[in-house]
Amino acid sequence: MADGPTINTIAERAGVSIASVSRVLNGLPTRQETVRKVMAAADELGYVRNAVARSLKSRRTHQVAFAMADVGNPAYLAMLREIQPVLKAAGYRLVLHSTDAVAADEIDVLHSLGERYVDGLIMSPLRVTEAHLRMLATARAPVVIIGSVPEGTRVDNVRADSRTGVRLAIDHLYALGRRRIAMINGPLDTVPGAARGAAYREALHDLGLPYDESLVQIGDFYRPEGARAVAALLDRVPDVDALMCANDLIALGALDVLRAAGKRVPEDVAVVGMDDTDLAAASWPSLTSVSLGSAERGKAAAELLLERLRGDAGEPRVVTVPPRLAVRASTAGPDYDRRQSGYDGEGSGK
Amino acid sequence: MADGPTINTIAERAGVSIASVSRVLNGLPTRQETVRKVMAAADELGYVRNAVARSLKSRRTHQVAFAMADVGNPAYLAMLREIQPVLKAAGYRLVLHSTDAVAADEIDVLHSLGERYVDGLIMSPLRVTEAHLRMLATARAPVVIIGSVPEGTRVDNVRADSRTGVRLAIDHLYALGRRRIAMINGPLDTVPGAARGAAYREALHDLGLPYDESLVQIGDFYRPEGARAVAALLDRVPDVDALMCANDLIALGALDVLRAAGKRVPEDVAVVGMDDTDLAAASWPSLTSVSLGSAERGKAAAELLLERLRGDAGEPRVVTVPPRLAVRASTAGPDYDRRQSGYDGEGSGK
DNA sequence: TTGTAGGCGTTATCAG
DNA sequence: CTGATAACGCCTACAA
Repeated sequence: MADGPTINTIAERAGVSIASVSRVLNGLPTRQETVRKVMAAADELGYVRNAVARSLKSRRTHQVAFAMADVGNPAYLAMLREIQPVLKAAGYRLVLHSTDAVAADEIDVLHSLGERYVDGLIMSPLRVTEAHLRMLATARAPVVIIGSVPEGTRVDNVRADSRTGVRLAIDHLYALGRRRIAMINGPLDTVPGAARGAAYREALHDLGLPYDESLVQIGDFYRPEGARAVAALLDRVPDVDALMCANDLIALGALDVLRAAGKRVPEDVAVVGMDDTDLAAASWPSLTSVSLGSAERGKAAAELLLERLRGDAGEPRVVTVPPRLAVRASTAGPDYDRRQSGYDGEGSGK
Repeated sequence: MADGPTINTIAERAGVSIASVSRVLNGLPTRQETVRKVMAAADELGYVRNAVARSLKSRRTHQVAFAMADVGNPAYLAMLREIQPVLKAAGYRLVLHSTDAVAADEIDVLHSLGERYVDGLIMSPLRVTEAHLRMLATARAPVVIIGSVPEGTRVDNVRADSRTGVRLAIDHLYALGRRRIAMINGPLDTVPGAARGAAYREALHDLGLPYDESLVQIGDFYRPEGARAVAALLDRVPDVDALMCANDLIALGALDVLRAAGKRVPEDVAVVGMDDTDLAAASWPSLTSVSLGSAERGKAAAELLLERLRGDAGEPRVVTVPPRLAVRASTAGPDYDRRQSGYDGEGSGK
């Protein structure tokens, strides 16, 4: 763990100036002989360029951060899988931050932007506080937010359309004849919680269904909390016939509880999740879920950020990704599953 | 996104020298009046310390990296949840790298150590190549490896005891009367794959069971690959009565396939996973799994790293965390589950 | 083509 | 207590 060699060490060893070393290392035109000597010396010494020093001078780190609210949520992983290659191809290293939806940690990440440790940031905050907005307004490097921000916030922004998403799901449940459709939501002070809650109410209204307080249960966006919320709901409203869950983790928790309670899915209770994560397709029964385009949003965010990093000034941009309903067994029944399983010889139809 | 103020800007504004500014900012003894002026100026200007410059001088970044082979595997998340707070409490910011078990990416992370962007690294490589070992030998900052490394590698190392772990599982299956116990493993050129494969063979031998090639199926450490492997095995050996899966994701894939094939778990086939992740307890039927102490390993790794960061020289240390078998329904049956379940109980209409 | 020198923003050592 | 000033390791005019 000895102190590493610097360009000075190499210069001495090779008998040239540090400027020549730097040139060779950066591939600038240099005499062959010099190149050879420098390379040889660098090799022998096991030289690794000190990126900190280089960044101080160049004002670029070639690093970009992605701050995830919940590393355990596959929706973020789907984003990550799109973001990573885009940035990598452009020569950036991606560093991840796990904020666990803690506002203070998110602010800290935003703060670290000012510290110049990364050239840009993609972040997906669950809550957007005044502090967030202040930091964003004064950010000294490009930021892209995945998720909605208040009107007028001057920041690039890739959003899902949960309103349409929820509507797709509710309409689907309605078409299946469900009339006692409950909503299992996350905290209402989060961006998605608020949006999805409002969308639920609106969708019911447009279908002429009454909005019934007792059909709404607030928990949190994790599986155990989702399970608890559903258990509470079942206690209160035993004859509920459909659950609109604010994300897939909640929906998985719902399936756990329904199974334990002896309810059949979807015969007794239909279940819809949101985000259409890998887990939705893999669950049993497979889970109908509203895709909010996690992958597309990740990709769009990475591309927006890259444009800024390339020096694009210009007005903040808002990209909205359309939702899509992935129908599976938890609403359409096991037959549906069988039809999808790869053997379907019926072929045409759609 | 204007260029940020530096201590020079502040010094001018406050009418003092940059040295004084630095002192105030670092809380060194300074006259009250000076402190006031500096703080005021810094505040007004929205000063944020340039961490790159600071690091160049101080040779510390206060950042630590954790390179995860598979962000989607909850076993790594369990480590992360332990690592994060330990490091944070010691004043380090944790940055995550997702290497997807690609050796080149892992080498790149190791390389970035030399670039001085982080003060230390925790990493959990699936494969340990010559290149890894070379980089480790010349690493210029502390590294802790989670997972086994070849004897004699001079690096701090927190390992699981998969050998004992596999034995616990096989003994358990044997005690339940299973005799045709298959092994669904990941690639044999990975550290865990090799260890678990060998341990399986050994455990069978010690029980006096024959080692049957056709009972071993190699796939990969992910759910879909696990499912495929199990499907292939079922084709070949329809009367298998137990599956020892090399991790929980494989085991979940196994449950998927067994269900689709109409096999009852555990009546027809018992299933054991490894890592005892959240998913094991949450699956249906709940999954018996060998805990390899992911959380404990994460914590130990973080603590070892901290000691090194505090300047501990001394010999490389090896910590081994003992395994533990978590018995659940996938081997012990639904009765077991009912006894354990938190969701059921009286009351909801069953 | 090569070398000298200045500067990136901080910290830290010395005199005042 | 404070202010010059010299590093930290690298890049890059500018000169030679």
